Parts: sequence; C-alpha cells; structure tokens
Amino acid sequence: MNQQTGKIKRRVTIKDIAREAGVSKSTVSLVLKNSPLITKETAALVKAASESLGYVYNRTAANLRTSRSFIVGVLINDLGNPFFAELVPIIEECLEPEGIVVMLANTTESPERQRKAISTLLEHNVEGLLISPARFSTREDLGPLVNSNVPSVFINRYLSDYPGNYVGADNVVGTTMAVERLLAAGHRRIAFVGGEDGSSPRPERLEGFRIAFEKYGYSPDPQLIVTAQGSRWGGYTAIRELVSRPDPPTAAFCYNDIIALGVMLGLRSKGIQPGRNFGVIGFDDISEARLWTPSLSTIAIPPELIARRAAGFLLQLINNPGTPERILITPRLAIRESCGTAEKLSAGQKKTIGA
Amino acid sequence: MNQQTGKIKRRVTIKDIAREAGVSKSTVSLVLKNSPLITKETAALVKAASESLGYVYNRTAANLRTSRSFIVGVLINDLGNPFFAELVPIIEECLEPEGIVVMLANTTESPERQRKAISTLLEHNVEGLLISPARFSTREDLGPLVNSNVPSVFINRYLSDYPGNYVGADNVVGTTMAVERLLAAGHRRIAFVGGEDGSSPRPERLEGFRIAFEKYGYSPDPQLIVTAQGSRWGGYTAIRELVSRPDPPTAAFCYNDIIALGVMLGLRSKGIQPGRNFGVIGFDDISEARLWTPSLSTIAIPPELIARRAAGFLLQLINNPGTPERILITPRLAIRESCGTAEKLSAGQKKTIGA
DNA sequence: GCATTGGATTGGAACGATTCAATAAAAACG
DNA sequence: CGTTTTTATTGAATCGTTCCAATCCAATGC
Repeated sequence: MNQQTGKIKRRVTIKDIAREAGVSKSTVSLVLKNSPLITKETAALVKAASESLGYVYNRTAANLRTSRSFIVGVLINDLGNPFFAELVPIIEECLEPEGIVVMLANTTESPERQRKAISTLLEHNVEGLLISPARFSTREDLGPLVNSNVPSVFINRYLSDYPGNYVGADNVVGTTMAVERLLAAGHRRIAFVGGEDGSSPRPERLEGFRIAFEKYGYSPDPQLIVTAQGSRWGGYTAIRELVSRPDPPTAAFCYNDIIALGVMLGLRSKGIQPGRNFGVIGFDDISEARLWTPSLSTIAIPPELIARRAAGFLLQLINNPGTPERILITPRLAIRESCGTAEKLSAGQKKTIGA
Repeated sequence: MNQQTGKIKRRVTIKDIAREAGVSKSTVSLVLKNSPLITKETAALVKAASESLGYVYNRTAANLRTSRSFIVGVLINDLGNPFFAELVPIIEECLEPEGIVVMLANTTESPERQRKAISTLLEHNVEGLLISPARFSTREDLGPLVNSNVPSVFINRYLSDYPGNYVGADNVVGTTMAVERLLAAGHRRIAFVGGEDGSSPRPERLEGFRIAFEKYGYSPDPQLIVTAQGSRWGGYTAIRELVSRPDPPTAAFCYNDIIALGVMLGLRSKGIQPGRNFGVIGFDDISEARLWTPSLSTIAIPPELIARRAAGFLLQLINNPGTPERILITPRLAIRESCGTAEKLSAGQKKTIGA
C-alpha cells in the first residue's frame, strides 16, 4: 500500500497478447514474424491486441533461443580523437539497416580495460567485434575472444602476435607519398612528429619516411624524429620544442591530422606561418582538415571509408566466417595550403634557411 | 565433413562446468556470484573447472531471469558534433564501474530514426536511457518509452510536450552573460549566429540575447539574428554572408563553439582578425576552444560536467525512480582572446565601423 | 540413541521467446 | 460418406541462467 498504484507494471509478454486475443502464444510468435502460415484475420486480431497492450518485443528472450543477439561490439582506443570518434557513427549507420545495434566501449589506450571490455561484450553475446586496439595490447589482452568463435575485425591497428582480420591504411605508401612531396619542394630538414610507441602504424609510417628519403638519396636526421601524444596539445608542444632548436626543421610530416593541427597552432604561436615559411602535412583527412586556414595538406584515408569497409567485412564474417584477411586501403595525397605550393615554399625556405 | 574440425564449438554453460566439477549447476551458479554459502574447497573446484573449459558468463540468460540487463541506451542527435561526441566517452566512464555497458545510437536529427532507435533499445531491455533528442522531435517520437517504466534523462534539450528528467545548461543566464560582455566592450551591432529551429536551447539563448540588450537599454537588430547549421561549415558560410552586408556586425554571439570556430575561419578568410577587429564568443567550451589562435571566448558548460551529472542522475533513477526533475547547470564565462580585451576591441572597432 | 539444528548442496520451476511435432479443422477426392 | 490432403493452430521442449524450497549429512544437545 504505497503511494503509487498497487499494481506494478509488469512487462507485457506474448502470453498476455495470446490471452487477450484468445489464441496460443505460438500463434502470437508466428504473427510477430509475419509468418505466411497465419490467416489474415487472426494476424489482424493478434496485432490489435499487441498494439492495445503496448507490447514491446523482448529480444533478449529470443536471443536465448535463437542465439542471434543483433548486437555488435565496438572497441575504440581513444574516443577523444576525432579520427576514431568519426568511425563510430559510420559503423552505426552501416549496421542499422541490418537491425544490429552497437555496444560501445572506450579503452583509453589501456590494455587492461580492453580485456575487461571484451569480456563484458562477449558476456552480452555480441555477434561480432570491431576493434581499434589499445597501444601495447597483445593477444593476451583480447581475453576470451581468442578462442571464442565470435568474428572480429581490427581497424587501423593490428596485433603482431595475433593473426586477425584487419582493415587499415597502407601506411608505408601513404607516408612515402607525403614525404616525397616535401622533398620535391626542396625541404631536407623534415621532422617526423608524433605517434607513440606500441601501435602498428608508427613503425610503418616511419618506414615510409625512410623510403622517401632513400629515393632522393638523402637520409633523415634522427634528431628530428620525435614522439608526441596524439592530440592537438601533443603537436603543439612538440613543434614548439623543435623550432626552438639551433638547427630547426623547415617542414613536418605529422603522424596524424590532429597532431598536425596542433603543430600549426604551435607554429603560429611562434610567429611562423604554416604553408608560407614552413611545410606541414598530416595523415587521415579528418573533416576539419579542409576548413582550416591554411587548409591542411594530408594523406587522405577518410575514416568513412575505413569504417564502412570494416563494418561490411564484419557483416560478411557474421554470415560466413572465413580465414583471416587483411584489407589495405591505399591512401590519396590531398594537397592543400599547409605544405605550400612548390614556388611559395622555395621562396619561404630561403628565409627559414637563413635563420 | 568440411575442412574444419567436425565438432562445432558449442558455448560452454554452467551445466558443462557442473558436470566437469561433479556438482550441480545450482552450486556453480552460487560459486560464480561468490556466495558465502559454498565452502572454499568446492568453490575452488568449480573455479578451476570454469577456467579450464574457458567459460564465459551469459548475461543474456541471466537477464531473462533477473531482469537486470546492465545496459544503458544512449541516443545522440548528432555524433558528428564534438560537443555531443564528447559526452559519450564520459558517460561510458561513469557507467563502467557499475558494470553497465552503453548501447549507442546516432539519430542524426531525425525524429523517425529516434523513434526506431528507442524501440530497438527497449527491445534490448536497457535499464535506462540518456537522450539528447533530435530537433523537432515530440512526445510521439519517444515511441514506447512514454508508457514504459524505463527511466530516462534528457540531455541538453528537452521536449516541450513531455515532462522528463533533464540535465542541461541555463541557457538564458549563459547567453546574457556573454552578450553583456560584448555590449560592455562597446559593441552594438552583435550578430546571433546559428542554431536551428526545433530544439529547446535556441529560443532560450535568444531570450538571453534580448535580456542583455534590454539591460543596456538597446534592442538587437533582428536582421543580425540568423540560423546556421551546427557545424564549422555552418558558421563559416553564415559569417561570410553577414560581413559582406553593407552594414555588417562588429561582433558575434555564436550558438555553439563549433559554429564559433567556423565563424573565426570565415572571418579570417575575409581578412578579418577575430579578437582584434571583431569579437567572437561561443557556447559550450569544447576542449578545442582554448587551443585556437586566437583562443575562443565562450560560455563554459563543459560536456564532462553535463555528461557526468546526467549519468549519475540516471544511475540514481535506476535504483529508485522519482518524479521528473530538471537540473540546470549555471555556466561560467570563459574569457579568452577571441572577444578581445575591452581596450583592443574599442580600438579595432573604430576601423570596422569606418569600413 | 534420538531429536534437533544448521550448514552445504541440489532439484526444479521460472524468465519470454522460438520451433518442431502433433493436432484439429477444413477442403478435396474418389 | 469415408479417406486423404492441405491448412491453421497449438503443446511442449528448449535456450542458460537464478533462486526458492527441499534434501542430505554431520554435529550438537539432552
């Protein structure tokens, strides 16, 4: 006898509908899935009852019987980074037409959180997993995923000790293109700004960096290869340190766009104009890149594309599992203002070199 | 007889553990929840068996019996907007310690998608819902939520025809503070840039805009009140149009930070220096705001704060439901460079007014 | 030695759907 | 009109857990 009405609103079940409509619950179940076995009349009857009682389907209960959960787990290493954040709505958009819903977890680059999150998602019976793994995570940090038969696709990064399905950019080729461009414009002191150890793309991009120099018969200055936190702040501080050195760089290849934007902010704070007397090039092509002044030159691997491929791949795997496969997306060089035209740059360079 | 091993890996259940450990499944169940009823020895035995078989708990099955799903649904109107995107990881972080996982849906400002998403989430037995509703959505677009007893909290926006729990900024007070600041600096032709119709904050902020003018004995020029899409692009195009007019504004109050950043990009593209000869002020205080050059003055309602309050509120409601409540967060004025110091501005203004 | 207590374990009925085999009713057939 | 076929509906088992009531067994009390 509390203040609220005595009857506690119990959830409406197909049994309730059956009683209301005067049929069996089997019939109700068949009606709900539009089975052709049922006559139009009874179907209408049942639908009316369902409507009037305010029934909502209990997918959880069905899942127990059918072992289809219509849930896909998405694990992201850093949701604070726009590149990774942009993946999520695209993934969601790809899965929605299949009636599949996304369970999201942000691992914040922590392997332990990743392992825990994977466990939790598997407990929820996800049908598949899309994973952008945390730095330094290994096979161990996949927890029960390894010997479950839940399909998974790694995005952007892969684990060296686990042969999984993978969708990511061709980092070597992309970086080579970018750095060649800077070399062609006359730059020799090119910094490699950012990325942190512990994830697969950094060594690959570093490799591309070296290849470009090699093609030109030069070799990069190891002093100019620095790590930086994957944020605006990381790029900002790294470049400010670099340009304060006695022998500063004249251009920077940045590990990703968000760092590149930080680099541009940092340059400007030091009175240097990116695109005029300093060349900046990024990696990713986040939507913000083209809106900047100067607009950011970058290696375009649009997050949409990656997300779409990964989601499609996972859907395919859910239907029929196959052997591990790696899909490499070849990036496109998006030249904008931040790396200058060749003319402007060589002009700007004289000044910088003189300094 | 396919290439793979004949036996299909069936999922391990507590029954399997029971058989392996030579106890009943009831015992296994009790061990899994660390019941004090069980002796240390049998517990150890069962845990060993569980480990060796690679058991993963089936929360779905448990859910059917206990009606606790450990899932909370999060509906976001526009995940492309950093302000809304930033909410998600915070929410996730607040819920994780409770063992609750997030099901995410992006409604992209579509009331229909919102209704469908709510239905789907309820089918999955979510324990609660955090909703930043789509523009123009009404009670109708909450679908079965209205007469379910699933608790929900609206974030940022509320529906005028549905009395729900709400956590959001005090838009009137916030906007008044911002515009007063611009008026104090001598600005009279202040634009109100952006927001789109159909969501609750715009009329509130407009109200604050009027109140500020009223306090100073002026009234705003309705020609300078424009809508704009909630993106960099929206701010960019809107301001370019505004400053091309014969009688342009000298400052802009922007509906949100992302629009304000677009406004600054647009100003710069027209050769106008925000913070020097034009005052810009935003709303939200996204993390990017302080990193810009010039750094963005804004009304700070840090997304973290809103997300944290909303998530906490929902958790509380899940434990014991109460009557609808509205939590208004009083914003803080974060003055940075983009609105200029009073001195600089009045100097810059002469130039602009002369133009 | 018998009744009682109490602790550890277990059997079995839920939870809300699906699904197959069985049945009932109607239609078709000879 | 009886038999077979077809069509529509239903009973009951099942999915993997929880949890109450029942059971078992050893220890204690008198």
